[in-house]
Order: sequence, then structure tokens, then C-alpha cells
Amino acid sequence: MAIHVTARQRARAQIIDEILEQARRQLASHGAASLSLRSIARELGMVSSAIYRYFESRDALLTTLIIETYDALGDEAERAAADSAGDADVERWVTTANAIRAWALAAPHEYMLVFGSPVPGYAAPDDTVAPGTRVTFALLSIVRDAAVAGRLTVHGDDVEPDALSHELARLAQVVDLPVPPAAMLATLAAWTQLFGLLGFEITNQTRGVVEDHGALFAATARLGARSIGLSDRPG
Amino acid sequence: MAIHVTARQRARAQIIDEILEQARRQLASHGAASLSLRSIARELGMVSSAIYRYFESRDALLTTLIIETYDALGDEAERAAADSAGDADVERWVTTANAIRAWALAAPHEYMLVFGSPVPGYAAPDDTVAPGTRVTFALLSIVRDAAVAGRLTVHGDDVEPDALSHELARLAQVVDLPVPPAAMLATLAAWTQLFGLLGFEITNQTRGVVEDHGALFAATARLGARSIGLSDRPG
DNA sequence: TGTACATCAGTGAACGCGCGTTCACTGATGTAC
DNA sequence: TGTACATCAGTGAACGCGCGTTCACTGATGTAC
Repeated sequence: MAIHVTARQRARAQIIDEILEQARRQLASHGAASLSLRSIARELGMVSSAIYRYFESRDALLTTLIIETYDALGDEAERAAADSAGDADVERWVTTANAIRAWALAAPHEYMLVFGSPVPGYAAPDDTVAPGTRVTFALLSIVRDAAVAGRLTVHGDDVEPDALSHELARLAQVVDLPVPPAAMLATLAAWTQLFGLLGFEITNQTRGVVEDHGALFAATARLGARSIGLSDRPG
Repeated sequence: MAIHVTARQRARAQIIDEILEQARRQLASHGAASLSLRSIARELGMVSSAIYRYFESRDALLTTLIIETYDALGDEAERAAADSAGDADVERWVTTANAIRAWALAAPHEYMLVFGSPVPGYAAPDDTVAPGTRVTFALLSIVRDAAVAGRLTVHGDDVEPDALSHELARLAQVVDLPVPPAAMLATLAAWTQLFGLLGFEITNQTRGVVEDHGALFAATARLGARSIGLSDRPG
């Protein structure tokens, strides 16, 4: 069995790419719900049934798109978190948040594919879960680095009620964050704030609120970072 | 011209209600994108063209649904804010946030109709803007009451950069909040945090993070309320 | 109070469209000997 | 290196479905005199 990439295999990989690229183009112009195999085939100059040589079904295509989208966003966030290592923790958080936002604004429909309304009739399989957590873990890694280095200043009282406090403690363990419940809670709040504002911006819900959405986003990210207890001084 | 409600008019109002009710049912089972006039008519035992006696087009139906959804949510939030008048400001914020969440969980697809991905091929007309702001203004009214009564403790430094600070000052004026930029920023952050977490919960993005989503939501709302500078003591 | 006319709700057929998926097929590429 | 066979990409027709919207129509309800 020769380990040898045949012309057929190269062509195949290339066509899969073209299908995905075309699918993303249609996502951008019509949204995920109306993504259609027939129109992708049409645009590619194929007959619609030919798509089935590459994807088992429309759902399989959607799954691939979702995974690739999560991975692209995850890459972006991980890179920002890694590249900013050594900066002040607050700056790392803001930088990574900004990277997420920049990616999302460049590909709003892909962002909405994974964070917007579920696509009707489509049930995301388990393969999408792991890639979906990458962005979040990139953000958490910044808090972890700070906590491990002893640079985290926990403020806020104990979390009420006790049951929630325990859940947060357990969660901190699961995601490997050596922080108390109050810091875990602040981290969740800062995390969800990021995606809340970003979602509002992308769906135009904040139109008119402010001119410079980038500045607002960065400022709220900074606020969140400080409430987590991240440090303003470089490590 | 007699001011007299005829049987025909009563029947008409009733059928419009039935159409909307059926539309909401379909929203719940299949999502907004695949909402169809034909299936609504079918379910109501009418012929599809009969719907056109009541709604000009599918888009007109969607617009009505969106406006009614915004209004239902707005009602809920305004009632919570009004009913809690006299409670501590922090509690009012949390109560109102919880009311928003309760409504959203009871009607997740309607929530997603207005806060999720835009419906493909549908452009929201201007009539939807004003009802859309009601939830937000209900929350803002709590901050306003606190500020007017001098119960707001602004913390946090001046907002950077200056341009954003000015924008926030202008925004505070537009929405009639007598608060400095830092408090305006914290308010926006708390506001978007609410909807960020709620969106995550509804789209199941926070599955596994925590068991008691209600407790988490309330706790982050309380955190946000305190970061705005709302008071823990009843006014 | 009764009649003539206007308004309106609902029908049923039709137009023209798009969709996902299956299937038997042709012809080109790759593999084993 | 050449031949025989297996694999695979792509075709084109078909199935069965659903959609929004228009239109000429019937028959019931409402209004003006």
C-alpha cells in the first residue's frame, strides 16, 4: 500500500473545500436555514446529486461547517491568548476578547450559525461539542495563568446560595481553575457579557447606542476582566 | 356611523388571534425560518389563500409576531420593575432580570425570534424598533430611580478613551439617566451580560456548566447590579 | 321594516418555484498481477 | 510495461414534497335608503 496522494485524492480534497467555501458564501447571503445543496451544486457547476459523493446529507454538511466555524474561532482566540502571554492579565483578556469580536464581525453569519438560533430540523451531533468549547477555554486559560501565578485578586463576598457556591467550586475544578467560587462566578459573568454584547452588535440590537462599538466592547471587556480580579500589571 | 362591533368584526379579531396563536405554535416546533402560511391555514382548517384576508404577506405576519413578542416581554419586565418599586435597587434589578428569564424560558422560540439570528429574507421594519426597546428601558428605569434618589454609588475610574466617555455621557442623556460615563458603562455591561447568559442557556451552550441555571443567572444579575452601583438597602 | 347594493370571508385551482434524496448509468482514474 | 478489474466522480431523470402568492368565484353579512 503506497502512501501516495493520487490525483483523484487531491481533486477530492479540493472539491470538498470548494463546496464548503460555497456553503459559507450562501450562509453569508441567506442564513443557515436556507442553505441548500442544490444551489451549492448549481454554483459549482455540478449536478445536485454529485454533492452526495462528498457529503452524506445536508446535515452532514452543516455539521462540518459548524465544526470548522468553532475551530476557526477557537484558533483565533487561542492564538490571541498565547500571543499575549507576558502582558498584563487584564490586557490579555481584552486582547482575546477583541480577537473574538474581530473574527465574528468578519464572519457574522458563521458566528450566528453557532451562537444564533438553532437551525430548524437540525440536531447538532456530539462531534460539535468539543470544538465548541475552545473559545471559552482560551479565555479561561488567561484566568488560570493569573491564578496559578498568584496574581488574581478575588473580590466580592461569598457566593449565595450555598448550593450555587458548591456548584461553582465543582465547576472550577472541572475546568481546572484554582479559584474560589466568587472568582468563578465573575469569570462566567465576564464571559457571557462578551458574547451578549457581541450578539447584540451583530444582530444590530445596539444600533444607535454608541458610534464606536469597538471601544465599547473593549471597555466592557476590561470591566469584566477587572471584576474577575485579573491584574493590570504585566506578570 | 354607528360605533358598533359587528359579528363580522368580532369573528375577524378572533381569527387573527387564532392565526397568531397557531403561528407561535409553529415557531415553537420548527423555528421562525420555516414558519409557513400554508401550514398555519391547514391547521386552522382554512385554505391557504384565506390567510391573505388577514395578513398581507408572510412578512407582515412575522412583523406582527415580532412586535407582539417584544411587547409581551416588555410588559413582563415593566411589571417586574414597577411591582418591585420600594425594594432595594439591587433586588429590583435581580427581580426584573428573573422575570425576563422566566418569560424567555416559557417561550424560547419567541425569544429567539427577536434575539436570535435574523430570519433569512426578512427585513424588520421600523415599527419593531420602539417595542424592542421596552425591556431595556424597564431595566434602565431601575438605575434611573436609584440615581435620581441619590442612591447610586458610582465606582470605577473614568472611562477610557475620552471619545467613548463622551459617547456614554451623550447616551446617558438620550436615555435620561443622570449618571456619569462609568455608571453608564457598567449598566450596559450588566444589561448585555443578562442577555448573553440567557441566550447561552436557551441555546443550550451552558449545558453542563452548572445544574441550577436559575441560581447562576440570579447571582450574575446581582453581580451586575452591584457593579452598576445599585444599593442593597431598600429606598 | 324591507329591499338593493356593497363589502367582505373563504374557496379552489393554478403559477412557478425550490428543495433533499435515490438510482441506474457512463466514463475516467487507480490497483494488482 | 501492459492488461483486467475495481473503484470512484459525475450525470440526468425521477419521486414526492412544500412553499408564497394571485385570481375569479360564491355566498354570507352589513349598510343606506
